[in-house]
Amino acid sequence: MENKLVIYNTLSRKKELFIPINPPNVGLYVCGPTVYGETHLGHARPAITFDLLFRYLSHLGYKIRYVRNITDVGHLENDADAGEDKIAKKARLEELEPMEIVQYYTNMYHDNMKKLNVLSPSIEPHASAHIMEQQQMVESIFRKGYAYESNGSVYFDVEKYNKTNNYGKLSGRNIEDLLSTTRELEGQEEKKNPFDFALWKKANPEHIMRWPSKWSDGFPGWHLECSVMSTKYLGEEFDIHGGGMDLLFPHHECEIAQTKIANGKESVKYWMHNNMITINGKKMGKSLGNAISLNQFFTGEHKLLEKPYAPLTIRFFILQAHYRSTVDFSNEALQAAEKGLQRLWTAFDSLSKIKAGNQSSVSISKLENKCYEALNDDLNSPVLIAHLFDGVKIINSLLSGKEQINKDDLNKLKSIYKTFVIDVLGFEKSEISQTDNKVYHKVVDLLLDLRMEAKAKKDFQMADNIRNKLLELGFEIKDKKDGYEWELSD
RNA sequence: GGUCUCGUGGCCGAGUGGCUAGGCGGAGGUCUGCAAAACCUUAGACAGCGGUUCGAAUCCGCUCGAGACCUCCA
Repeated sequence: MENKLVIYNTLSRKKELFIPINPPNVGLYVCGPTVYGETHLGHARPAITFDLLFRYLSHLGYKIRYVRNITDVGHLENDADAGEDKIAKKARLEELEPMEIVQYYTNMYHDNMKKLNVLSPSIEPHASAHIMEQQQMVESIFRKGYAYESNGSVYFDVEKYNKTNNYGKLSGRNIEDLLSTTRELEGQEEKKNPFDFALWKKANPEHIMRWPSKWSDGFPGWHLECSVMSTKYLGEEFDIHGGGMDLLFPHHECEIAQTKIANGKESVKYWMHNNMITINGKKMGKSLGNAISLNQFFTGEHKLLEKPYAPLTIRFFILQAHYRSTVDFSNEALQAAEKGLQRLWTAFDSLSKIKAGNQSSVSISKLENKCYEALNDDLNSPVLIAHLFDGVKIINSLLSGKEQINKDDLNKLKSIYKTFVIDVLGFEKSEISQTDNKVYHKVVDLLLDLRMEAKAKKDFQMADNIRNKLLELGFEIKDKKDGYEWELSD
């Protein structure tokens, strides 16, 4: 299991060689969605980033347990909604059961992820199903003297923790700065210090999502679920914890602190954070009101979208940027991604038409090495894709006979494209639209056969007539040397 | 205000001391009844000003600009 995979560890702010704690096993935990709203483009970023990691580690031969949670409790609102659970709020507005909302948006998330060809994690735990374990962790922290109760809520004593530990080491903060920069929020008077965070929160009377506990009827603190569920499913020490950069502080910082106290040791070896997707240079986010949902991308029904975009176009668009860079949404960029992916696919299909000769005038192993080097360098998918485009040039040269390739090299070339394009990058073309209705396909073929006959008879009026009518209906007709290809465009 | 990140050609986006990134778009061409598609070739860049260096887009300083976190967030 030798590899040279290097990943950027937020904790050290450096790229580090990836060495699993218990090879060949790898424990991976990623912060999943809060299921109280439509899945939007921002959710696709971590899902796709860590899908790439999951796929690549699998390809390298690791046995991965990938845990990605569903957040369906907790997460306080601020301002007027302080103390109210987000999900409960939405539920009351729409007069639905909270779990109905959870189910609805979880289903949507799953559906969208499947379309993006994001593999399911090994375990997808719900926070609401781990209330008991969360209470146990609160109790454990309490017993160790790092928590205090106040008015039915339990808070983590950051100041005490910081005496023997470094609170802020992940996000590069220190407690003095935090004192002067924490905003005034409701409920702060319950805390010893404004930077203390809730482990258990007493629920207001109108709060629907609540569980009994020795402290109060309430719900677990904002950050507890990830500590609890990662420990439960991956153990007290595991390899990689991922999530969006916006979760770095306070979420992951708090997670480190409470886990350290509860378990007595550091749990995460490598912290990985994906950057944000921006729109007009600003972060796309639900709370900012500028998020475009994935369903809107797929249907094109949004005022900022010029057309619908296929799920794999979105995937390609995201993977064409490095995960630690921001990526800026625009129609132009998305359409460029669409064309680029098409070029890659065309070449991929052409592979089957290449005939092997006795010798090779192209270096395939060089290409292969470059591909691995790119991924090994902190999952540099844009560079990998660039190399694959270099390979497209090679494929086309082979196709036109400008270059030659022997049998072994040809097999290697095919295997490279299968490995990287399909297995690792996950650009597997959906065959649904091609196979769902065979009769209708035959009808279109029939029409185009008639057109070919017309062309043969130089009846171009008839030929063009058929083509134009089909174009009007939304078909894309591509004439080939001996025949045609067609597809129903979006 | 505090902490941090970034500024690359028309657009997106890699690189990070000397060696072509790549994609889209543009221009030119091949193919074709025409068109589309496909393919080939090609021009074009490192925010500004100083400094270090034989050499800087890459290191340092300053200026300008943009953004993130500090509050739920992917």
